Amino acid sequence: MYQFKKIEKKWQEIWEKEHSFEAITGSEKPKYYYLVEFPYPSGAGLHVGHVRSYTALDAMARKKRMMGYNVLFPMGWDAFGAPAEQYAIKNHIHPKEAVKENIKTFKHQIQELGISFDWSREFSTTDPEYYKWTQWQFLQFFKHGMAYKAKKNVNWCPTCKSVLSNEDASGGVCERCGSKVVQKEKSQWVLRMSDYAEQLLDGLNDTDFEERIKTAQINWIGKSTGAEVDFKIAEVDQKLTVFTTRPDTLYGVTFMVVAPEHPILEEYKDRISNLDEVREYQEKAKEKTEFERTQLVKDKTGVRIQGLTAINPLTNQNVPIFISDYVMMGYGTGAIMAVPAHDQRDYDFAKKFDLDIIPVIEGGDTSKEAYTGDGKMINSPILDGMTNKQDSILKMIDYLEKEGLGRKKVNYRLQDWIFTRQRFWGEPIPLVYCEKCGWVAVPEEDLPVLLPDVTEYEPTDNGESPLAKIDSFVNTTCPHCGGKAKRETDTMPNWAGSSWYFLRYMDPHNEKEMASMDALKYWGQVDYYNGGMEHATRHLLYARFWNQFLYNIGLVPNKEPFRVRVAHGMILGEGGEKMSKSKGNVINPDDMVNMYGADALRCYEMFMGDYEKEAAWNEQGLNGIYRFINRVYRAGEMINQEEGYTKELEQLLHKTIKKVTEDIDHMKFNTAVSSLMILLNKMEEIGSITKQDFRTYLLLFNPICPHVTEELNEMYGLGEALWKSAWPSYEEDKLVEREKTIAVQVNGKVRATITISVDDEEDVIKEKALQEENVKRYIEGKEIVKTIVIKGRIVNIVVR
RNA sequence: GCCUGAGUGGCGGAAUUGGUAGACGCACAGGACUUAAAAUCCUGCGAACUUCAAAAUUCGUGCCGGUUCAAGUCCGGCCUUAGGCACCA
Repeated sequence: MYQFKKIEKKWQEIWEKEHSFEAITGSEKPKYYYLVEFPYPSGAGLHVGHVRSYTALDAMARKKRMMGYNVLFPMGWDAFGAPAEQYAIKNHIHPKEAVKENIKTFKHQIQELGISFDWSREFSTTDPEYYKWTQWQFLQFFKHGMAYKAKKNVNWCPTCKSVLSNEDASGGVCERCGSKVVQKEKSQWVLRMSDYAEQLLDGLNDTDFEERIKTAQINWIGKSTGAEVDFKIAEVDQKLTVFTTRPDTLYGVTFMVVAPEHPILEEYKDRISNLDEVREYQEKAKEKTEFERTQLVKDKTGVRIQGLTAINPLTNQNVPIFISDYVMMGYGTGAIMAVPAHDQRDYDFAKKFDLDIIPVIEGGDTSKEAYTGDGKMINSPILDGMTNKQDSILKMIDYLEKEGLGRKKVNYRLQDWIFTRQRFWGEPIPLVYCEKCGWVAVPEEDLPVLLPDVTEYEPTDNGESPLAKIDSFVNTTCPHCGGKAKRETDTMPNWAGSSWYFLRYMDPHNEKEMASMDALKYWGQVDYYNGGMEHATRHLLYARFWNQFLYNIGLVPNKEPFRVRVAHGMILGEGGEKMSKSKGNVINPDDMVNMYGADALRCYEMFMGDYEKEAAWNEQGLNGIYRFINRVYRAGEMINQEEGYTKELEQLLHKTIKKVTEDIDHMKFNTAVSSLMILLNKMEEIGSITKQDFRTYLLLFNPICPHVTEELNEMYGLGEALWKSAWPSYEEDKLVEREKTIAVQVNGKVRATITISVDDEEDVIKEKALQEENVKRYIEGKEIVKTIVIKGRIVNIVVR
């Protein structure tokens, strides 16, 4: 059994002392930027899931360095946010103290794993030197009209007592605590992310993200193409505009529906004869949570608005207007034209309220259900007889535009980013409110706006940030007129700091700028970015938006910040369930490092399965890897005095170099490890190896198992330290097997195997095949129709 | 409902992209070493069916069909499952 504790500590100290993994900005070497999502340093400490992704990227980074690249592989801390705050509230210490402690623990745990992070670039989002620039960038949004204060219905979590963004309130529940989110009207700072919908969608074409990640983003942005159509209102001089993806069905409109919050109701309340009924419905709708409104209500409800009637712009016929909560104010125009013959929801509503159903597309039986398929247009003068849906839509839009009745319109599900939180532990928003001048930016030289040292961090019930209670923080002077002013007391969401941290790594100690243009240009895009699937629609979208904005105002050189984005699979507990404290199946990486060593833990996590898929923990598997590493350790005893590669091993060595080289690049770590196992099996079978055999073996294994390989290299005096050495190369012509065993099939079934030489011609191979006893048995008395010989692969004899 | 993936032994998973399915590892079984255990080493290990044995045969990659000399891999249609979106007009 090898002394992994001693060995691992020794090499970690050497790497630290020699600054082995520090990236050099401006180096002549080609650059490569690997990034893993920086962790939230929670009190629970490192998770085995962290180990998986850190090791994976570490292996890639170590290999890339050995291949001569100037590799940037940084690490930092995403430390603003509620957990640290809650911990602080409970234990009556300042969150920054709690964060300091947690970072210490995390860093220690990561260092014990021997991950080759460039620690010289470390920072935390909570460092004033860092959040100064987060604030500064917020001010760029503000100054470019990209941040606005709006009173709007926001997602409010009654448990966390804070506003949530749409991304944080997905499915109508609070991302953090799982409480039902309620709608609350509040004044909030909002970033105009929806302006970037098209750019965010389009930019995906310039990236190399995994398909599932692209899909998640595309779905979240939710582009749909259609038209806006203006319906006149008969009683007043006002139009009701709707968004539809099916303008081709305009002749089938028999009623309209507006959302309960639609402004038209307030505007013309005097004309609505059944206002009480309408009001009552509006109140009921408000009480329902978003969740109930979208998930539970299958039965349609609604109220006809008496006193307002719309006019179909094509037929000039009157159509009634309803309010119903199946129409959302937040999407489109908050009003729809209803075509019950060809839309299921409209159909359900029409049936319930006994409204006309006019089919405009042939097919189906519209007395039974809405027909949503394609067919010939009917009852539609300008479209009658057309059969192609796309053509009908285009023709209708064309007509509407010509007649001034509507226009082509693209709609997005993506909404603006609600950017304020009523929390203590976040970046203060660097704005002050002056009665005379309105909202004014804090001058750049006064940044950062520091979080005050106080003793109370509790969120308040009235939805105000705890900072609002601190007079010394709130009261200030207006930078513009010098009069009395009050600071904004809301803070930023913790997605703010993570929206640009990858830029700061390029120039982390810059006191004058967020990062210098030289450094930004040198490092360019993040070449390879790894993170969890849970961030595919939040962090990843925010960071892309943020970077695209910075690009548009000339602060960064690349429009897309990340080239490749991959997501690791989750590590599940031994039973295949998600690890959780309550299930008691949490594996602590420290325990594993103590029992088996960091090298074994790393190697096991690389071997346990497909990197992108989830994998269940299995300690026996880890023990198996531990045995394997011990065998590698003992392999040194087989070293002989011969020079070069052992003849018998040469081909397999070249093959393994190729395999490991390619597999690490493609994140197929499991097969990389297995090919090293195969090579070791062969070495043991031969029982004797050269120094060069072993040196190559150690070089190949080093990215995954850095400590023990480095130790063995030194112990047997095989050469320069591995981390300073070049990655081994293979020769194509050494890969060719001179002798090979191939299968012989008769009518597609394997009947024998033959050993052939690379030089054998087709007829020689054929002859060999025909001589096999078992082959003879199957072709005897039959006619050979065809013989297929694929050189070096297979022989197939077709008989009849 | 729409959009992505994925289904292979007892288990985790391989398969040069159409060419011997099950590499490698775990588990299990038998053996060696040991007073014994651990550790280590050797052998076997998809199913069925023959056989004293060796060897062979048949079936087998979610299901049904197709293309091909040849299909885990390609095509068509389903089923299951994971993730994303969803009264989104």
